Amino acid sequence: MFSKACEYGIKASIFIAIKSYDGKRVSPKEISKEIDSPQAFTAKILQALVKNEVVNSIKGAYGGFEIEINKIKTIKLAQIVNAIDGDNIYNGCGLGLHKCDENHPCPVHDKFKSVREGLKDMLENTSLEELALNIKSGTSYLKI
Amino acid sequence: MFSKACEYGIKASIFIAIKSYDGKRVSPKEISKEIDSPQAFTAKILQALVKNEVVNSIKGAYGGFEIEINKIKTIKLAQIVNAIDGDNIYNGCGLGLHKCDENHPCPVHDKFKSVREGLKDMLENTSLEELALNIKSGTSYLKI
DNA sequence: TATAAATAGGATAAAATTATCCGAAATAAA
DNA sequence: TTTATTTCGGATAATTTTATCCTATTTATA
Repeated sequence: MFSKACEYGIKASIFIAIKSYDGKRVSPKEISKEIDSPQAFTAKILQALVKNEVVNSIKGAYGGFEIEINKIKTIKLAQIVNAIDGDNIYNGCGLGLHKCDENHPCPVHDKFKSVREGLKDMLENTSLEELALNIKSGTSYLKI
Repeated sequence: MFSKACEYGIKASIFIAIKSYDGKRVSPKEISKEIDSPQAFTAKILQALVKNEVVNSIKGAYGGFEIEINKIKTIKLAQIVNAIDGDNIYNGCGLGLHKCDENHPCPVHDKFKSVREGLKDMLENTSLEELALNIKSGTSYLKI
């Protein structure tokens, strides 16, 4: 569904959000340990998230990654996925046709429609806040 | 969403079904031309479909690929996807956790649930027959 | 100002996916 | 039985994704 990079990016964002609630910045090392991902690769993904303004980076001593607390509730899953995998997963054709729409549909276009829209809807309406709060309360988990 | 291989596999199956209705067998060459895919790679995918009993292959002169007509309506998209990409797309964890279920959910487990189930449902209830008939009637397209 | 700690980013490597090539095996028809 | 045609399957190559390494740059503090 998502690329590995995207999976890491989502989990990293959640962890950074949690730490940000506590006023703490985190390093790629701490993040990769917490979400069970390769450290250097995770660092690359964080760069993409910084570029797309999902997370904030502070360079130098006592630096790290963080997200402004009042921004956490405004960030949606869609923004994170888009930053890393693009929008192909919920906007592209299910069978890879370059041109696929109502007038020129691929064989699964109609069948896929509700699935794709459901996915898009879910991504656009799921905030980083709720995901982070569930982890914080022990309702969901970031690894294993 | 699906791998390239899987996209080719679905389109190839549809084309073989259409030709089978006319009592004709088709070659990888004809298939790849019709679905706009690399020929040798498509041939490999066809081997996987043969192994998983989605399509039938007849070796030697006047051979080719075909599907028994009365079998076309019984083949579901899920069987094709499963033969090539496995079931991870609708059974695996959205964030790649090895262990992810109601008792130990990943952060998006609940959010994903309906999307994943919708996808699974769609794949299991869409027959090769309806996809092929729509192509035949010009209601949908295999390329461009 | 010097130092230590941290992200940024380029270069490279490993692994997986996508793609090509070619000979072996099978088979229908001449 | 020979020949032409076709799938099968192994080897290899190209591309993309995943992953690692190392140096440069930034910055807070001593």
